[in-house]
Amino acid sequence: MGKHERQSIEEAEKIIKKILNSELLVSGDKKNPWFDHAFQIAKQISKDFPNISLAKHLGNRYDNMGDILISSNGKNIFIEIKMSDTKSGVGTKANISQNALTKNNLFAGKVKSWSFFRKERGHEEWVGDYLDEFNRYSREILKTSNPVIQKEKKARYLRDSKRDIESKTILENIRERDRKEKLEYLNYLSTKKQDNEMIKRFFILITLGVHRKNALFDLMEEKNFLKEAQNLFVYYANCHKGKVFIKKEDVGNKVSKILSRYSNFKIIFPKGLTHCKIVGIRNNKPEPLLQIVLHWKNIAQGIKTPCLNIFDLT
DNA sequence: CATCAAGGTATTGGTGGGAG
DNA sequence: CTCCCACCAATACCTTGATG
Repeated sequence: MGKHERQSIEEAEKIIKKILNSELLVSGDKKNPWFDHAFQIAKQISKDFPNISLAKHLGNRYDNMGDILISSNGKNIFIEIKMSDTKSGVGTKANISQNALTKNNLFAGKVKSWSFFRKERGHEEWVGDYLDEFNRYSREILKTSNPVIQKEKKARYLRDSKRDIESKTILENIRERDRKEKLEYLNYLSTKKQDNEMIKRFFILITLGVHRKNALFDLMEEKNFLKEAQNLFVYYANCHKGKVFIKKEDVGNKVSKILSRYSNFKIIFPKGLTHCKIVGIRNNKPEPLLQIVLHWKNIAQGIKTPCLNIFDLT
């Protein structure tokens, strides 16, 4: 899985759980690349929350926020873990589904989704045409029957033939045209009427770590999801000059502060950039909160997995 | 060297459509 | 009509590169 293995991160979360429960560690645990981070986080957690009676690893579940649940002094505390071996990396706040902007009623009335917008513009077709400007694909690629898989193989081939200037140019052209398409879409969105209340809710939910399509959609309608935030903490472990240091964030606190700070919330569309921003209005001036980037994952831009990359600007 | 836009890998899980 | 499984969208983790 590349350099930063999700699996080892997940294992590291379990190591934290074990330490909090005073369970015995096995030799594999100590070999985990994130062991140091995990150990330091566990240490900090037990300092912050005395008398932990039980720690549970939550894994990826719909019904809860956070990676680890601890019971401390009779209270349930949810803990989210972020580990990075750079000095300041906090990872991406979230990758959410490509059409989340329009599927959650952030805009009033009928608004086209990003995927629909692309379909209207024949995205798949024009990408195919660009890819076929190259005519030396292997027989194996050309006889791939599934058109989507064939497209991906072609793109991967072009990406991996590093020295070939023609390959590079094709992918570059796709990226450029796709970028224009993104900008057109954002420009389209910018003309639509916004629902400020829904934007506010969306922002809070993302901040709370609710990212999954369905959970997000359901909670957007739910009245008092705010209480969910009260006991959520994020622990960041970063590395600087070989030393791990820990930062703790009180999410409930953060959300309450933000809510009292801003009179209104809206989405702005910076000119010429492939993202939009959720901003809070304070003294009639917008302050950036979240950046929502139209983005493609896997292989190259325009090719495989459209998504929204979200960054925390607070 | 900080910032931030843009880029990445791998796995999970919902689902459409063919097999039985 | 149900079941299964290939697909692929969705999701969870992050890093790199350009810029001033």
